[in-house]
Amino acid sequence: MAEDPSQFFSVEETETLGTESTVEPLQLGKRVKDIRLSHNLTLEEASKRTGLARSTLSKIENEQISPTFTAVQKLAKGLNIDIPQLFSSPKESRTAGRRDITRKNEGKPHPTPTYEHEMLAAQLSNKKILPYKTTVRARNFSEYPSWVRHDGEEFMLVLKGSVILHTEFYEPVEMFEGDSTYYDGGMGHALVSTSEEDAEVLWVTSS
Amino acid sequence: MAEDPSQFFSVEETETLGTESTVEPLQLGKRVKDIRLSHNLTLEEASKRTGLARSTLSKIENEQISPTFTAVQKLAKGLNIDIPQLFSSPKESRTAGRRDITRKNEGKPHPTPTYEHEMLAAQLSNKKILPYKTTVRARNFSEYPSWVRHDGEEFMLVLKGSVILHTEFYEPVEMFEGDSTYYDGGMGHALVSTSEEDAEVLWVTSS
DNA sequence: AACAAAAATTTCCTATTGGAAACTTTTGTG
DNA sequence: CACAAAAGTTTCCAATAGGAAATTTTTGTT
Repeated sequence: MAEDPSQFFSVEETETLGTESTVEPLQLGKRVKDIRLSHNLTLEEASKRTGLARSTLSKIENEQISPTFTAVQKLAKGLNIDIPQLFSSPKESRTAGRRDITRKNEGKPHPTPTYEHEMLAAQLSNKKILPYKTTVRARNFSEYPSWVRHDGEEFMLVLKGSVILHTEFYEPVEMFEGDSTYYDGGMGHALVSTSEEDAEVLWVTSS
Repeated sequence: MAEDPSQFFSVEETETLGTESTVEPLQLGKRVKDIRLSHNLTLEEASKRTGLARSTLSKIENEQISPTFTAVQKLAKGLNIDIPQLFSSPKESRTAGRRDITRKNEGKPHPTPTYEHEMLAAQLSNKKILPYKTTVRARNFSEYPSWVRHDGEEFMLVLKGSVILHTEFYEPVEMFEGDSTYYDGGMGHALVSTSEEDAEVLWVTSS
């Protein structure tokens, strides 16, 4: 959309970085071992699946060597794990063990010319899912300067009224209460209200 | 929840795996180079930041060597990129450039004893966000055998009726139409309808 | 507890990575 | 377009990863 919630809120902090490379632990070996064991595989079996030697696997698990990227790829493929997941931080999500309830109309407001965004679960940071309840004021596609593309994926559900969904590469579609859509955030997109009153939608973007 | 959508649908295909590891391209070198250039760094500067030799960086960028994991860590730290992102697949999300619209009550149904799940955007696989419209039939927490913990995070919005949200570590809370919640999927959780009719919620889980 | 079988680790060797310096290419300035 | 400076690549060697087989440890059975 020309105005996407995630464009307006600086919701998630960015990681700070030192200029010198003290490489953190990130127990790759331990993780690999846990995964292998959780699949109930012996080194021998894991070796067959990954194409890496038993000895190599053992050394990786015991952190005796730093596997090459090629080895990591084989590992990931053979044990059916995806690499991002394999490395994704033990600086785990701040949501761990938490819950946040947002009562109706009590989200964190953020108005823009064409939308009235209300961020839900605003107490929690570093969320994997960013939920907004949004009121669509625009009545005309021309009110949008140009649409924006951004990373991630989006889901939208019409809560009240009706809208026209404009998306790059596709024909505009009218959507009514209860209809929903899912699309690549990388495609330009925008919403226009077609109902008497302003339309309301739930907008969810992946981080 | 005792019954989580993601527990019941085998929604996303699991990657098939050959027993032999023909490792896919994944242009790591190109990516690294793009990132370096986007920061307007010369190899010399990147070398200083990462602690890797100019020559090593060059070879990595030109895919002449497969860096060790240690090297990758230094790279990531020095250039301020996070490793998951660095690797996240150019076998990119099947959502790329796509859009899927689900009309009201036309999701892919999946009934269970206590919930009536309807998966939205079921055409798209490998989604980062998994949206369900769910009818809550349970009237009593005792209908749940035991609650389940799983990876990822969840968002829930009450669409119709009212429910009690049970979550481990927290007191149960009654939620009404328009209320929403966000929580760690790793906490046990379950929903009970408290309205005359079955309650309806939108459930969204991160993949 | 003693033994055999299975699993994991270590050794030893080859292949590949990583770094210093030489070399080549590109950029930009008169 | 010649030249110098900067950027990038290649070479050569030392350090480390990866694989086959030997060795050790663990597991399970009597």
